[in-house]
Amino acid sequence: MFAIQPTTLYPKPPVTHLCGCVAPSIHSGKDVWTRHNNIHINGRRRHQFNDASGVTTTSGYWDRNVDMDELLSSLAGTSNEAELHAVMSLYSGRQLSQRFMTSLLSREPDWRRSLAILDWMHAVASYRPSVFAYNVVLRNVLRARQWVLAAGLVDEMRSSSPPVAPDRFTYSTLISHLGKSGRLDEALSWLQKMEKDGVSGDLVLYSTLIDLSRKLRDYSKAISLFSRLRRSGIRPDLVAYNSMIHVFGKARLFSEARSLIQEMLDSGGDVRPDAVSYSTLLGMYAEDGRYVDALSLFNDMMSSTSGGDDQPPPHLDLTAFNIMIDVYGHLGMAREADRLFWSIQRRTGARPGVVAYNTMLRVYGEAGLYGEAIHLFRLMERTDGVQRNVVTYNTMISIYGKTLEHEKATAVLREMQRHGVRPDAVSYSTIISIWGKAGKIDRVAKLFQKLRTSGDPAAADPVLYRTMISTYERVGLVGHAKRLLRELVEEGRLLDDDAAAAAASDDNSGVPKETAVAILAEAGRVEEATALFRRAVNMGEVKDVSVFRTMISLHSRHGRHANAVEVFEKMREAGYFPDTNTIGVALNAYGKIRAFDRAESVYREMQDEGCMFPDRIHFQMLGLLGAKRDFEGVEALLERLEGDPSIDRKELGMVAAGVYERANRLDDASRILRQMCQGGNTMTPSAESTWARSQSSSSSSS
DNA sequence: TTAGGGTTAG
Repeated sequence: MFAIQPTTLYPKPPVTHLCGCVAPSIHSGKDVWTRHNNIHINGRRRHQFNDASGVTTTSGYWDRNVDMDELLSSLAGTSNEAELHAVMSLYSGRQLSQRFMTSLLSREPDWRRSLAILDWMHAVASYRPSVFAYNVVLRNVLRARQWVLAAGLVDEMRSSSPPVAPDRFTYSTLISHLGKSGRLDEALSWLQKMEKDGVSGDLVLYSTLIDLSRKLRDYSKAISLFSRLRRSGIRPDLVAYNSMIHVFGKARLFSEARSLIQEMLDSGGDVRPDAVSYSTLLGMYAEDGRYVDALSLFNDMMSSTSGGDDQPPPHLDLTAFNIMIDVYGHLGMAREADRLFWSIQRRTGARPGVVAYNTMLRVYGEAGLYGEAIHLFRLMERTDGVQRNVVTYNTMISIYGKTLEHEKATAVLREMQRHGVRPDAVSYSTIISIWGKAGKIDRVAKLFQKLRTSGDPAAADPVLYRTMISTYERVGLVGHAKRLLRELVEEGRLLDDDAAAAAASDDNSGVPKETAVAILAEAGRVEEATALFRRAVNMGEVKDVSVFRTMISLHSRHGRHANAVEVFEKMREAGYFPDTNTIGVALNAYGKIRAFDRAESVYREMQDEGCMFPDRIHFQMLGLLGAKRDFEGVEALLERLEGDPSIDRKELGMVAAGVYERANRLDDASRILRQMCQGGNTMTPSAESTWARSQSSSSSSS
């Protein structure tokens, strides 16, 4: 369906159409292609050339040499497909080699132009584009978020005869881009196609999927994938390890995370923890408030100064120091932070960057060392040549907030604008909260109104709204706060009716429905959030998976299980892939409304789509089958799960026994427990089941 | 020549 048909997709205009504007220059032996020497082939004199990367090429395939940079800039000057093809057709008589074309492709970042070059290779020069050529175009198309076109490209590769077999780069590129934009289900369906094509999932692909699950905050799936990777006999490399350190940290499995570093150290040398390994773990400790653990890890890092010289060890780098300045700050050890900051260059060999300055600034501010903060703020740009950014200014605004100098805070806001740094939602919410505390409510209202009418994207920020609402509430203007929420709903409605007009006039003042839903949900306005959410879904305006997630957990928290199920099914219809936590909440909701069959089909379908569940989802399904009193189903699932080596048998036995106990079938329960004892299971709990326990103890569901 | 990992501000 998406076969590239240049003649129909991009009709070529007459060349005269372009006269004088995009004529390519033809050089002989200049720039990219430098003349090397003369040789004879079949009795005819040819030139040999070295291209920029030193590859030797024989001429004669071109009647004259074409300067690739010139050609690229001619292409860059075109504005539509027709012009592109016209430029390319000027070269059509020139028999540019396949390699020249491929090289041209790899340097063209624009998706339309790279697609046109691919077409041109196909149709005009009759070259069969290589997998590499396709991969480069695919990358560009994906960067432009042209999902349908991307899928079409890969389908074309697979279906052309003979097929241009997509390789692991093709699939990794496709899957990682799809996943990054939250299209995990599409990503996983391509994973299945890949397996069908006999392209084996390799290390990079697994680590792409792991990191993707992490970005979607689905840590249990990432852990599942990691154990699947290990089961298939692939040894993780440094990047995969580091990704998993991040995942374990996010899942609050710190001993697992730390043991990965130990595993690398014990592995015999081929994979050694690097600066990223350590600073990932440091960062995870810091994020969870485990500052003492961070400190002890940092001491380990400092003491393992791997021998000799005055060279700093490679795992002590600027990022680690940045994190530790932050950690010292949180521990109230501003002096130590200060010492660390000023020792960065000596101990890491790197000059402190803007992040180090920003962090130090905040630490000074929190310690009440305002003089030092102001001094550093001046010093960084004037003396040390480190450009202030929006975080720098926001930190400084907040420091003046702490000193209750709202005029100075306002002055910093103006200063940043003068210096061409655009205030963002953080800047505004900081200044609003400062003005609010100073009683300058009229100023607050005026600024907020201005933001909303000017169409500043910062106006659509949920935290900014929350700040506004709590500012109004704090000074007793509860009516104003309520009005804000009401306007949010109404604005959502306005966007419905005037969507076309707003798009045309490019005036998108107002809050996207997604944001409005999130704000309403956060404010606990269940009815309004639900109504607005329904409209947003019907208009296809919900683009962010997290809104579905928010709504599902909102309903679940309020015991509205039918609504939770409704949202969950809409999410599936819209093609989004729920994370495993959401699946858990949904299965629970299905159980509450006794829709066991629907739960079962969700469970089955998601696995068919290639979803890896963590143990607790399987256990939940066992529980549902038990509640349905489908004991044949329980036994069948039990048998299947027993065959899965990644599932902890002991825990499975306990869960199954519990299911029978609750159904008052004590004979079956004791049978299971007996079988378990006979099995003599000595298995230690896996990371997955540890995670499952930590989740079930903190979750309110079931 | 094409795919994967770490830090700061409300």
